[in-house]
Amino acid sequence: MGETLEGTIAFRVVGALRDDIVSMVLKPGDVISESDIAARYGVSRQPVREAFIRLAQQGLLLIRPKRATVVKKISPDGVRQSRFIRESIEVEIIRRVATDPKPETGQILDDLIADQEAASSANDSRRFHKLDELFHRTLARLAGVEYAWQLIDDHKMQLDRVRYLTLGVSSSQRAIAEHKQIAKAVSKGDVVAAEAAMRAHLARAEVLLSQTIEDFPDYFE
Amino acid sequence: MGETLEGTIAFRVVGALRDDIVSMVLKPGDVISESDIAARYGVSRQPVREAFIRLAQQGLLLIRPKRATVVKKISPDGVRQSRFIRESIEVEIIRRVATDPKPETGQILDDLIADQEAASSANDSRRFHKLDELFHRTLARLAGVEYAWQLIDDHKMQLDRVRYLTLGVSSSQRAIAEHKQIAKAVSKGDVVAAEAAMRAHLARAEVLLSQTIEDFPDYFE
DNA sequence: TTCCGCAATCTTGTATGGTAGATGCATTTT
DNA sequence: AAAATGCATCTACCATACAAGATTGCGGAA
Repeated sequence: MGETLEGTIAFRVVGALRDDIVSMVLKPGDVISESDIAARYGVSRQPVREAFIRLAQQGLLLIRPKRATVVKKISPDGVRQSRFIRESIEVEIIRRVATDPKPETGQILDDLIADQEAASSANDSRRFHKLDELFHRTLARLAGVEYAWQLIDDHKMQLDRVRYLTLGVSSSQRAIAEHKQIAKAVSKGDVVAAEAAMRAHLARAEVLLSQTIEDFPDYFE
Repeated sequence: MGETLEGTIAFRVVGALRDDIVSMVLKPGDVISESDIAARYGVSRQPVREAFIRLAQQGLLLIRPKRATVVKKISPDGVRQSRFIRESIEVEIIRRVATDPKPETGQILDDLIADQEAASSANDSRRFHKLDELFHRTLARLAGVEYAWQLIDDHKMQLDRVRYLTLGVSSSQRAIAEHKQIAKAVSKGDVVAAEAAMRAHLARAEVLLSQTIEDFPDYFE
């Protein structure tokens, strides 16, 4: 439901900063100031300030009143709750989709999985990641709650920062197998199996957090 | 996770505008401008502008680039999806709380329900509403996901605008009875019953939307 | 050496002026 | 009369200037 204005300088700054933060170019704890960013992008402080406000509301920046603005450190508890929110919504989505599967649902999901296998074979991890996200977003669309996915996407930024620190470890083969399980259960209309498969799929990445905290203690609070 | 700065003018304006919007003092479709609000509150346009940005991101305002800013009309589909999000999260919360109920859980909930009965007897609908909200927030706290409730709270603003249009129709007696059912199932650790009770509780207000759209067509898109 | 205080220098918050775009109405043209 | 056009007047966006709190580091005193 959040609206922004494309084409404005502030909008461009928001996108650039968010990319830098999620991709760890700007690291948790880094101190930035409106003046710095304004100079870096060759704009005035005003649009930068508005970008800061938006990013702070998304939990990526922490504006400290008369001191400075810092890239927010990753909160382990926040990550845990973001996962909770994601699991809550995705489980409900998969229930709805599996409860009343439309005829074309199975084919749509199978096509996406086929694309993922192609990307995996080509070792195109960027494309694979995009398709993985599309798989989940498609489920939301099939459930008629595409906005709910947008909500998950906002929270996924937190999770993506952690994932970026552990890149390479995710097994695309395993993810594909799990997607197949989910699609199969959905096609059969087996709600219980679909829910279980989705929970297992989402739970797989869980174990990495504590190890990541040990490896990068400065990035966590 | 969204942070704001207390004590600033912009923060005050955000609160004042949000209250006016949720309580329908500012009606969906109303056109407001930075200058108007700035003059009304005796401040400059700058903090008003920042308030507009925050409220737009929360889905209450629609900023139209070089035209004007309007109080966003209520989107029936948005209301539906907000309900979906709320139900997803609250159901997952009640599952967790019921799965492993702490000894003090039952007493905490019973106390809250007792307060609600007192407020109901005193016909203090404002206090009743606050306690109703506290009941749900407490469940989130007991599940260890208080931030998730904050998320629901943001979306509840959309639902509250609808509720404001239909005020008086909600039966506090019935809400209390449903809260009792939920608390009882949680205390017994009956996950299935707790989930069913929560879904029934949340579904109760559903029927009102279509009637409200007919009564106030100008407020919906 | 250690501690205290002050001032220079950061930061964000606020105010104001100027700019470009969109709208609506009056005027002109066909 | 109807359609097109130009202009007055709105709007949000951006740039700049000023204000006030917070930090830092230096210098002097104990």
